[in-house]
Amino acid sequence: MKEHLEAYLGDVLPFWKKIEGRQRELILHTIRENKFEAGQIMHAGAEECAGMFLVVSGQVRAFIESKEGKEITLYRLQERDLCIFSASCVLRNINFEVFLQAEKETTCYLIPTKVFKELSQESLAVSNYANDLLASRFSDVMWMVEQVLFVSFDKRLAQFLLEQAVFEGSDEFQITQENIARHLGSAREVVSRMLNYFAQEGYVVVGRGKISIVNRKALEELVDF
Amino acid sequence: MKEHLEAYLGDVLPFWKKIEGRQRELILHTIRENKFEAGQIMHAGAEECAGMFLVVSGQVRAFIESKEGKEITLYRLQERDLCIFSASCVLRNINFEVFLQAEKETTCYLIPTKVFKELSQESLAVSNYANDLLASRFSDVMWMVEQVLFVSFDKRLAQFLLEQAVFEGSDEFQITQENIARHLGSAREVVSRMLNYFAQEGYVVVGRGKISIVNRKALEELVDF
DNA sequence: TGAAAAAGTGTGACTTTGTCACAGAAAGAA
DNA sequence: TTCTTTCTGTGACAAAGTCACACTTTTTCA
Repeated sequence: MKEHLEAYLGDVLPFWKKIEGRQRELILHTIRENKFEAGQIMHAGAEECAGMFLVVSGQVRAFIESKEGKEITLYRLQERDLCIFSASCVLRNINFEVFLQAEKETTCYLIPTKVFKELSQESLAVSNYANDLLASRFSDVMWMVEQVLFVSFDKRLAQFLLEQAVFEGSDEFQITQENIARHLGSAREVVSRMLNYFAQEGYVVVGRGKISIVNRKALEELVDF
Repeated sequence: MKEHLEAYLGDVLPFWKKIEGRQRELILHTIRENKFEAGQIMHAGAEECAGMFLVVSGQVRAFIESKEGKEITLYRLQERDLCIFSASCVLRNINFEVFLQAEKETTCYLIPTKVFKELSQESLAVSNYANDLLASRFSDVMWMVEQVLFVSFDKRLAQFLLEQAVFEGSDEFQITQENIARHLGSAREVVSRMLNYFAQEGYVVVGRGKISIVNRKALEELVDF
């Protein structure tokens, strides 16, 4: 069991071979498995950070929220992804609130904040990797910013539907219009109207809580143009 | 002269005392002074990175640009600030284009990309500091994102005018409505209309290429509410 | 110096997107 | 079944961005 875990971490954490034996032991002894149901909030911005989540299986979205409850998805995490923001107390200078929500049933390993903090202050390899992670999420967020600021809503919705089909592994999937709006930082009514337009044009078929893409090519062209 | 530079760097770079003598020498020998006029583009996203700018005096804005030429300011840098993105080639995983523009006449020191890259891979202190810098800019950008997504335009404009007054050191300052729009990611016409509304309410007096805040309190209340 | 060009601003009409209020349909619970 | 909750549709309106064009002030330079 422990050998199995060690092999997995060695595979997933690029710094594994570059840290000392006692540091590896520290991780192995303090890491904990966590399971979350679909929809469950894993980390809410304000609360003290749980630590560093490593997604073993499932899917997670990171999002921000306004006072009025409006949301927008920053990026999504999958197998083998690490979430640096659940450990944001490790980083000085971070003063914004990120929320994490399991989108499907999700299993994570959790490295305690304290352990990760120590490691990144002791090990150059870990610090460099934290840098890479941070830069990678920064890139994700900048992509989202560019979408929101510079791309019209029809393109963004088409893009989202295509992406969702990839995540779900099928061109027909379950999702409510309310949830689509939450991802895109828009309003349900706006999603409703645009989906009905897409349906009218024969791009999709909409049902209660589900969507089927029936003209993938048209959606792709809409995105590209 | 060199002693002067060394003292300055020791004061400004938190990792200075934690790196080796030969590393300090490397920086001292490769660092170059650069001057930019107001309005000059210091770094354009696409081009190869110049290196790491350290702002000695003046003011710099970091912004992104759409294909159509629409801009929005991500954050602004002042004396003693370091710009990690002009050295973005140091970071893997960064694939978005940041532009840097001198807002006033600006003097910088430039640490070559190669030197900074080497240091951050050799020195834990430098790597940790790069982390802090990245997290700090990430925070700045998230603040901007929250403003754009969750705050109405009148509040954002009021906020910008108050901030600008601080930067300029006076409640009367020179700026075109076109430039305000560029900062806020909006359109000149929208700025024009809102400024005229502010003027009508007695918050500001607008002239060609200049603005005077005459009711600071009203603007502050608008922002806070 | 005077005419042309460039830079900055104002405005109305229109489009897109978000908000609000409400209605109705589908699914689930008792 | 009946009641409740969840999900979606729609019209009226508000906020912000786009487009076209006009007008003024400043700068350029012949």
